[in-house]
Amino acid sequence: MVTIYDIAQMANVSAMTVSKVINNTGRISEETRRKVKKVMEELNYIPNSNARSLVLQQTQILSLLITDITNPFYTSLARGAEDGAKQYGYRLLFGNSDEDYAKEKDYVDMILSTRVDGVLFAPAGDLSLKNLEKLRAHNIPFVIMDRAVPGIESDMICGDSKEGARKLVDYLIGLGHRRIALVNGSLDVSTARLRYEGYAEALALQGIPLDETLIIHQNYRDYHADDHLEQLLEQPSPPTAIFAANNVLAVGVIRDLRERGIRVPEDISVVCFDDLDLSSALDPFLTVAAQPAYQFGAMGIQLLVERIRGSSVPESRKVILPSELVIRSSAKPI
Amino acid sequence: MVTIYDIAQMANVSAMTVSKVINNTGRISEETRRKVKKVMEELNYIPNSNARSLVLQQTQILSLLITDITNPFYTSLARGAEDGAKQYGYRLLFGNSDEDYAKEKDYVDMILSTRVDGVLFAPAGDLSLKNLEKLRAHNIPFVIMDRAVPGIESDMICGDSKEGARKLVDYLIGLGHRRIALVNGSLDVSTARLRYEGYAEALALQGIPLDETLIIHQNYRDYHADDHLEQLLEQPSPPTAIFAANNVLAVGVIRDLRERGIRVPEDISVVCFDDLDLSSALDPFLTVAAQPAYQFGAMGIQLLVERIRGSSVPESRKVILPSELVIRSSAKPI
DNA sequence: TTGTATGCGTTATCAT
DNA sequence: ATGATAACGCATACAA
Repeated sequence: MVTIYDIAQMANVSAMTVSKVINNTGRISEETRRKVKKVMEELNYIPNSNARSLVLQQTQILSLLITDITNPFYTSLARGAEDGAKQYGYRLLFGNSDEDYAKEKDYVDMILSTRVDGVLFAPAGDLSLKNLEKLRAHNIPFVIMDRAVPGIESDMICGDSKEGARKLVDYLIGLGHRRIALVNGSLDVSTARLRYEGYAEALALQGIPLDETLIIHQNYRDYHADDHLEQLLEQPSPPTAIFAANNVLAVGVIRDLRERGIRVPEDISVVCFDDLDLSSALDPFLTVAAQPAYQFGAMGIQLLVERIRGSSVPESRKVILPSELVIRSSAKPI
Repeated sequence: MVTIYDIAQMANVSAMTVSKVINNTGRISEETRRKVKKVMEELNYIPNSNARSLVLQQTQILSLLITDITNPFYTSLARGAEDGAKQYGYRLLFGNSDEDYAKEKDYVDMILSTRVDGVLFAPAGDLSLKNLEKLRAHNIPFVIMDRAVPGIESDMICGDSKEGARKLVDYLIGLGHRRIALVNGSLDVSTARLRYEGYAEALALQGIPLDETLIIHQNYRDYHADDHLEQLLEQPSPPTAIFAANNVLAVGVIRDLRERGIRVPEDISVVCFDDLDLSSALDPFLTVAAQPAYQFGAMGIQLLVERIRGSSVPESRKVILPSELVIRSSAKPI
């Protein structure tokens, strides 16, 4: 590896002079600057950012931690984050927790030892508290995305889960549905709780009683119908519509319904949170509350960088990104 | 930040002793080992990997560079890479070139300055040659994924584009189609050339003449029908089937067809390379040559790590991963 | 305008 | 079994 000393030697200057032309700092004569640059070219010199990080006490690395790389929502978010990081001149260290607290912890340790300048954190759920506290204890700035974590105050950028859920359920009610099932994520995830609340409120507003037998809680990323769906469908008065708390669950539900010969939306309506991108482009079928996933990532980076650079940034800022009801054809009047 | 010196002081030992217990190297008495570990716990010590990288001359970081984070093929590949990296104890630096050589170059520079131990490289196309040569010149190991780059010898893991294309077109011919269009990627991408060849061979084998007016070349990730599709459909003898060279193109084609009121597969059949994951789960519609995307990433990491660690690895190894014809309903007999 | 000394946090080498 | 010293590649403070 060629170092500044190598090029210093070849250019007949000191290493410091080289460092200065690299960083455009201090006063250097045009002549030596050119001379040094020429040698750098010839030797294919590339600065060692590890050494740089060590002395500068900053890495120019940001970490992105998401919970499901398979979910188009997070994929789009990652794209926004990636674009943002590039724009601000940061490198992106990538992690995927698979909605798993243990994996998340491993990544936090990795993040810490890497001394990243900040992290864009999509928590697996409420138990992410410990992991976030660890980051906080080590003074590394972060912005939380998508899901709030009780007990942690920080910059945050979330969707409006409650409102989105309400819109979705309102829409179903408007279609004449009264027996509306909820296939939800785990209740230790804030969005699942909020979507549940939105669901409940929408029902209450129309005087429709909440029926717990119509509610299933699952993990957001592993949909297994198992007996759950069975139990849902085989009750005396089965649902005429299903609200799936995210896209992955919706796909699982619809697949399982079809396997049982139940048609969507003819036999049962289905709506969900988050869009499907390519899938929706192929076949505009699923009616959804679409969130601006790309914005989550892009704005997340922006907040994070402002926090890192910014002495001016006051207390923690919360951004709520609205979701949009996109009506397609997976739900129909009863 | 707490360093080994801090904990050395608190534990009344030298920094070296601390280093040794951290790395389990050298001989340390059980007693001091316990004492040191205890202090590390108390002080929440986290090793600084930058300092470590500097002296060890290796970072334990791998870089993953893909061309389209929006494409499920690369998303799944990334997932495989991420799992693999974790398994082997590497961190993953993530990059997305957007099929853009300039962005790719930027990432290569970033990769170089990061001194990553190796890179998993999905080239944008033939002009990636320069970027790969740069990596090579700096002695950083890489394995090329998905697309070959003429002029570069290296470990590589590709799909069987020619064979997959042949299967797809054969299938269409078997359905009675004779006028089969090809919506292809750019010809400076090896897979596009190979898919073209497979297409041509399948036709030739059945004595069907190749008609250049049935062939469109596009960028793999930006499908714009524009006049292309127009021109395809408005000729005297329009195609009865379309072979799209990848999933993104297929989605674009189908969307545009539908906008014109042309039904798939009733009016025209469509097949393509690469599956759509979630979309296919929702609606098993598109007939495809599916590639084991996850394997690309997982095996890629494996080859890469073997190359990095392995003195035993001989010349460059090529892995060809087969694709599977998945027949669904986007193509039907003429 | 340019160079010298020092330190960033860690590990390897070699003593003790 | 443990410790002192140097080195990794770079940048800051200060001198010249």
